[in-house]
Amino acid sequence: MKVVLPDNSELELPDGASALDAARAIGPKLAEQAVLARVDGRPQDLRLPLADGDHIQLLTTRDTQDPDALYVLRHSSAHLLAEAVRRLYPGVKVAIGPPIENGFYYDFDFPEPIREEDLERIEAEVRRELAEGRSWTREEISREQARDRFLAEEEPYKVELVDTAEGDISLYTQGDFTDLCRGPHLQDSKPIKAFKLTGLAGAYWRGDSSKPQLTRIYGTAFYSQADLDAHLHQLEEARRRDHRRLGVELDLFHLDDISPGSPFWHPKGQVIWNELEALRKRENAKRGWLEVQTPLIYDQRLWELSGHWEKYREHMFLIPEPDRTFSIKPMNCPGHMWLYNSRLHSYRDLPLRYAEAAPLHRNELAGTLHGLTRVRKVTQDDGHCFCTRDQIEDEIFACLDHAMFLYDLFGLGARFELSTRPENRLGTDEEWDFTEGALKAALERRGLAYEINEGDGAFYGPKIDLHMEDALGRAWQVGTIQLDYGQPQRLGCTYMSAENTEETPYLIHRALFGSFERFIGILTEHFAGDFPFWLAPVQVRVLPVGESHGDASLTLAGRLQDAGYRAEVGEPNETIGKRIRDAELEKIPVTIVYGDKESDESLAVRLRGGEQLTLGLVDLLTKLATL
RNA sequence: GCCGGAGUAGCUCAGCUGGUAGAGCAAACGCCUUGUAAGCGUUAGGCCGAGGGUUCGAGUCCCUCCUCCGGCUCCA
Repeated sequence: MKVVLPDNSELELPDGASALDAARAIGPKLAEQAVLARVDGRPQDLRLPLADGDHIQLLTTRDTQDPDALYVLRHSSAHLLAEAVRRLYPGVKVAIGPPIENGFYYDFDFPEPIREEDLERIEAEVRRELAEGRSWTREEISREQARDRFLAEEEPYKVELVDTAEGDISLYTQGDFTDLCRGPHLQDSKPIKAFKLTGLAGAYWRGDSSKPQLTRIYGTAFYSQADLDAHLHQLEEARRRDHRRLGVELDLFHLDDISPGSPFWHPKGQVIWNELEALRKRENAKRGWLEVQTPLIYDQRLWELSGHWEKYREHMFLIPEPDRTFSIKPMNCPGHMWLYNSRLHSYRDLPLRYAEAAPLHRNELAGTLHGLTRVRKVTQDDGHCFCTRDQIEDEIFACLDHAMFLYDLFGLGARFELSTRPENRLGTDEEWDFTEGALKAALERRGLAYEINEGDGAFYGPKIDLHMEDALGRAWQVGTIQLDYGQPQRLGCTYMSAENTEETPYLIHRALFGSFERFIGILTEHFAGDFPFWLAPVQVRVLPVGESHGDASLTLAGRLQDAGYRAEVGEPNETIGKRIRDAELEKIPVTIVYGDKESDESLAVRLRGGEQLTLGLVDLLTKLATL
């Protein structure tokens, strides 16, 4: 048989030859360094037989940054971890251990809980394995054999995996550890040049909170120590950008025991909030969204009608009164529909777009709160568009366009996910075909790539989620665009059609920042606190060299304020060096030192980062306008 | 909510096997009047997360709760 190499040359091999055989045919060095094959673009274990005509590529220990090469390295590292843990902790049950984005984990069921300190011991054991060297062998056996084998080893999780596995069962063995595993794996442990355990956490078996909780050990591995160092450095950088840290350092906000999950916004943080709010209003006005204001608390009856009472009550803050129970709103939609229903509507009114950035309260589980990115007081840049079936695609398109305008403004990259019909749903298949089709068409018309989350839509309609990643590489949902026919029906929203029939409008729920809280958190990390000039809480600080320069400095700051900038004068009670340093640490974009040498004709301007300019006042104003 | 870890001054942290609570930065005050990333001195600052227990004595040991951190689940 023949296989095709990356340079399109053909290699003649005996039938049933593996990628490793192919490597040997090319050269012994390659065979030694090979870690993984890519066959027709898909990663495949070196030991598996190739088929005639396969396009193969051999990844080696030199492909240190290739995601597939790292995956196989880390997958094998996870098996080494499991081997070490089984040796050190007799009676432990092993669950699963896959590679992940920046490393790997392995889930165990320990007879006794272990602690962070134990990681050192485990890591040492893995190092011992690495020093000894391990090689992996692969075997394929029947399901029954696999079942018997793991039953004999008293590995109930493996037995369960065998029972639910599809296709043939493959096993990988290294040292005295055999794992049920699809692979692929390394030939041996030599390529693992850096190994580190990074953390310990609880995780439910199969991600299901009703199943037993296992202990997950996280780790990472690289093809070189330098790569591990670079990775650790990146983690350090992420910590430096952490919005929870920067929020306190830059005096933007703080969180307090007295109201968990609800930030206190300090004056400087509120400046950023206000700028985003102004942006929100400006763009909404341009795009035909009408600002409204609806109540914060509603009678239980409304939530019963909307379905929240049934589906969402555990997340709602209730206010029991003697004669009736109120709830603080966790979402704006019911209020907006109630507003819509306050009068009769004609098809001529549609699309009708209501916008409101009201504070919402959601009683999130205590363990899920996280800085600004997961809070209990949520302020969405919310909008609800009532429209006809024919208007859906254009309206979704407009929302996507609006979202991209905002994200581009900040240089943020977004990822789009289309969630389609779930198992439990309202509406006919024809209906879902149509609405999913409309969302797809809008995404494609706007030229946006998207992934599809099959079955992840809400029970009342499909949705498009917009994700961004924070400095630690965690993906956060920011915006969401959801199509809804069920709630308008439940609340009895109607309009009169051109044919004089009563129809139910479709409702598009839409938030583009997502929430101000989370969005500001992400922006803080994205910019590492160096907010763009228009968002900077203090834009210009004038530093008088001595007390005699105070009046001139005040005059200058006043002129800048008149021109619309947030300018202030610093106290002259420290050395200039110290005050420059403070301004840098506060990340103020423009600092002006004002002393004997300065005048309206000649100002000593320092930009954030250290660049210095000498500008007259007129040129300074021109310059500020470009920042 | 679940698993693991942690809560000491505004911030970052020290405080061993129980014996009257400490540093740096920040702050206030004073001196210096400063020229592009830290001038000098003085002072003040703590119910050691909350409640209970063990003990002659608890920041330190035990229990419960709260909050925070890393995850799981959930989610904007």
